[in-house]
Amino acid sequence: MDGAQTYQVSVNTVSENCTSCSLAAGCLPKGLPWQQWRQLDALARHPAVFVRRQRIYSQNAPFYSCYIVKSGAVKTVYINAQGQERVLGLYLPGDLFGLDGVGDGSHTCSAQALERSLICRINFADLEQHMARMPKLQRLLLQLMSDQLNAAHGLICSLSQSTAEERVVRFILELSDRYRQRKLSGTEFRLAMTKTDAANYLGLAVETLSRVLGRLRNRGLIRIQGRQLQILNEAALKAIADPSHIFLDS
Amino acid sequence: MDGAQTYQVSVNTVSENCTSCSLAAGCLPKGLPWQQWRQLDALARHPAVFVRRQRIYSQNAPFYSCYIVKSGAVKTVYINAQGQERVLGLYLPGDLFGLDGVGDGSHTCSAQALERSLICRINFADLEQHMARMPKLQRLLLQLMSDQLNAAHGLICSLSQSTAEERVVRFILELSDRYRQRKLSGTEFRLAMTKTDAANYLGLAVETLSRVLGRLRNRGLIRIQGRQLQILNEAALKAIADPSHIFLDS
DNA sequence: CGGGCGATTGACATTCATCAAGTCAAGTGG
DNA sequence: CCACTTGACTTGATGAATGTCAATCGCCCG
Repeated sequence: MDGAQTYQVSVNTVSENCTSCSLAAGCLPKGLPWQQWRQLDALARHPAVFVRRQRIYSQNAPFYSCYIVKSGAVKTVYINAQGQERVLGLYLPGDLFGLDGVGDGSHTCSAQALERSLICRINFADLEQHMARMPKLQRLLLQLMSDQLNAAHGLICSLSQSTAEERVVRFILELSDRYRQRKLSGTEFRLAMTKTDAANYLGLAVETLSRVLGRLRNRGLIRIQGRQLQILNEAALKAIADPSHIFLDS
Repeated sequence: MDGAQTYQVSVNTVSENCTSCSLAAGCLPKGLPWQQWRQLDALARHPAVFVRRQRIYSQNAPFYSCYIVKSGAVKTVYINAQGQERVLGLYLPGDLFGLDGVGDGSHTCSAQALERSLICRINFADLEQHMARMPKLQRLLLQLMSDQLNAAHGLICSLSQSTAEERVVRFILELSDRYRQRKLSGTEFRLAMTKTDAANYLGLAVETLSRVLGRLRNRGLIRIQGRQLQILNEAALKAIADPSHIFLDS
């Protein structure tokens, strides 16, 4: 038990079925023929509310379902034998998570809400049955897992070949992209995680993250107060993220 | 072309179709009902020979197929904009690789044979069709991707929270396990990669790897000459790999 | 025999983690 | 409403782990 109560109340800003959900276009039904959305509705449970820090599932728990973020944000963390936490993923509205458990039938990491969030739960056995009948859904799932694998590989490359600054800048640009994909501002947004979590995700000490952000601010590349971030010079950031880039004209 | 000929004479144990392949039990058909193996035979192309350093597929190439190692060994590498190489995976007989391309339809990394290897190619479109008809195969593929994702996450944790020594030891133990799973000796085996590649995979400089291995040898935990490795004190290695482990009885 | 890659070893440099203090904001309880 | 606590963040000083550079060796392969 951790002190987060368990309100499970659905909210009328976000609809309870895929056919009328404003997120559907960027969510699981993405790319599916419209008629098949109705079938998905049978799958998805009413979205449930999770408060900040509340667990959605726990490491080592048996795997029955995967989840989709409707609103808010979620992190996945792995806790090793020494009790150290390692942040593995950040999920924003429309993102599916929880498939880490398919491998051996139990979750390999925990998922926690970073703020008040609405989460759809999808029973995996049901999902599998639908997959067999809907080739596009089958493909979608594989693509999704492949994307996550590629993201992990990107992080691996960053961790072993990049400086703290490069990692931080790439993180900022990645967030920017993801917000843009969601039709939100890509130049001004709020970090969903605490800086401690963000540093952990990047394999850095909080202090290092703090210093790097300070430096970026002093150079006039970003503005940052608290978790509110604004990108002032995107080109310069991109140049840092990809050091091989040379400005032929500018 | 590079001269690489390493006759791995094993051959007649490896056959051209799944039903008679000695690897089948630990390969893709794993867990499928025997009758369905024949259907897989329709999928898999005759295994092809690749020599050391030969590419199996290239980064950015369009994705049509995935592959299975029948004999030998394969590495996948990502080459960044600066031309630096990063080793992402090591694949041994029975392992499937190449699904990195499902995401956006093109491979995100290259695959290279580490020694003379036999590789089965499987057309992905065909595989997908069979998946729809064979629920177990569908599940298997998802599990496989999940496993790879979990492996990547393990590496991420190691890279950001572990010392060079811990990483190296875990790598050795992981190899040991994988060889054991293949019914080979888990205490004495040959590193499939050069030490340069292994160091790269572990996010270390070759020099560091060399020094760490030297230290492990001096402490009598392993014997190593060239790529031939022998584990002398597995318990001690495990204690290093998982520092929280305390010997209650021994 | 010669060339080159892979590996080892030593000396040195540097990034980043760690430790320590202190600020700030937001609760929380009396 | 004020003292107290707590968590998130910042800033500075220091040190350690590991990368980088350089020299050398052995060995495989042409």
